Amino acid sequence: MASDSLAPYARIKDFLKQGLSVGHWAPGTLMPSDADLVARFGVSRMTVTRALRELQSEGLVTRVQGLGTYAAHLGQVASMLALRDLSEEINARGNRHHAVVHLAREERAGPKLAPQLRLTAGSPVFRTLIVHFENDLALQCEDRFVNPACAPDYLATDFTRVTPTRYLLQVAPLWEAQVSIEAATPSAQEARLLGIAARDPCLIIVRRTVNRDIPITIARLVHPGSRYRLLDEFKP
Amino acid sequence: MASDSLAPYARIKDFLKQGLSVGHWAPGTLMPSDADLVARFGVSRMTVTRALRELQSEGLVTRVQGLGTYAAHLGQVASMLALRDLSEEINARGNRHHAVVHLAREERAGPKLAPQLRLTAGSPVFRTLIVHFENDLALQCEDRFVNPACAPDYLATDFTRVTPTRYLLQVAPLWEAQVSIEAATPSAQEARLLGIAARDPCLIIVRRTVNRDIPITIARLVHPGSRYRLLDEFKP
DNA sequence: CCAGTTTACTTGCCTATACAAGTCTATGCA
DNA sequence: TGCATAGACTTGTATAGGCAAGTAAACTGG
Repeated sequence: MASDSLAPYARIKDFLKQGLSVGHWAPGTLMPSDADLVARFGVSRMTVTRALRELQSEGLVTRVQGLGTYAAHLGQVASMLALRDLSEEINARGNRHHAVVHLAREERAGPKLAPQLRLTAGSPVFRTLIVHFENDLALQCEDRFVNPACAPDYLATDFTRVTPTRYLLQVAPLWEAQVSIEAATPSAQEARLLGIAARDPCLIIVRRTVNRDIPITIARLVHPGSRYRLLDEFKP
Repeated sequence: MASDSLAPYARIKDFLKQGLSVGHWAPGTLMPSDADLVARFGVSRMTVTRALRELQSEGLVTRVQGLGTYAAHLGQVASMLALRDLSEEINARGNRHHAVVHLAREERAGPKLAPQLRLTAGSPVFRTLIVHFENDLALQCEDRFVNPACAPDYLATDFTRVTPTRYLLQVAPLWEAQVSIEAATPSAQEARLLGIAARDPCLIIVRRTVNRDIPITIARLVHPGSRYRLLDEFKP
């Protein structure tokens, strides 16, 4: 068995995962306690604790102080999808990325945009409109608004060399995001910039990024449906 | 400060997260070693180890044996998206879900489908074609193939009461999935079942689920773009 | 000068023990 | 009966030390 060569904590994880996958412990059922596993595997409790804490962070078990360890109800977290920076994705495929900047200027926040960036209407905001290409094929039209307070030098950046995402990661490397993914037809301008028909379906991602309750940026990323798809794998 | 009341391992995590968020350690930079943090916080090494291991599992740092702890390149793990079971999603919104089963039968695997389920062409497979409604509005057309070996009783299930996803979670609670999300036009049949025009853009999710290298199911989930969008939040 | 070895530093993993805190049950007293 | 308490169990967290294994730089002998 391969499990012989694994570290003890990993063997315990395997044992429990295996039992969960064959339905040995039904969701919500009480699982072996720390003490049980200590006796069964002949290891110290810290080792058992580590295995169980990792299973907990993976969402496979629930631990309640004073009660015990329970098999988690799966199905809540069905699958996870990673959204990567487009230029990195293109480079990872071994293809060439380049960007065309159609707009990079300061504008006044309209009444719809301002509250989303927690600004007052009429405040200055930075806006960029950039089309990204993979081997000369338009792959993404990126319409982005940026809170000037978070990135004063935003407009001075050369976006043909650094993507806005990458630049903003440097300015504010830690954040949380609200993401929306939908299928729709592009606007007339987007269709023109991407070189597609007005009724071609597009994958549209709207991402709003926040750092410690301060909105950083709102981006609308439009991808031609025929040229782009999101791919990912998920392992529990 | 709130950090006074936190457990030591959590205070160390906070300290490092804070430093990362203000750019104290640029991505790829060497961060304090275990010994540094032990001295700085006056705690035992296990406590430091725990803090750093959790940051590592959150993707914020990279640890290399013999070298040290490095600030992670955050562009890689940009965002995560949870895909939930549709009926749960609808119920969570306080709306009514119902399903219409258009097909539930055994078929022969074609030459394209068979290898994806790791079956030989001509083997029997289960197929269901179900349309899901939210308050009588068609929201998803679910075309699903199931490996009979994993769920022999699949076709006997009442899919107006239990969604296939939920049923399959009970049969095989642990799995990994490959997901593809794209925007495209529906097939003629899908357009008819969903009650939309043939050229309406749709959000199409194809999910292939595997349990220990045994393929369980392949599902094509077609959503009218005007009625459905994926939403999620992500915190690093 | 070059190649091999030692040394210092790093993370990875473990043991054994300890105390705190939450939950339930059984016990004993009014 | 009713209520408070004590005990047995659980997980949460911490300490102090140890050995293994990987890396890189300094130090050797040829």
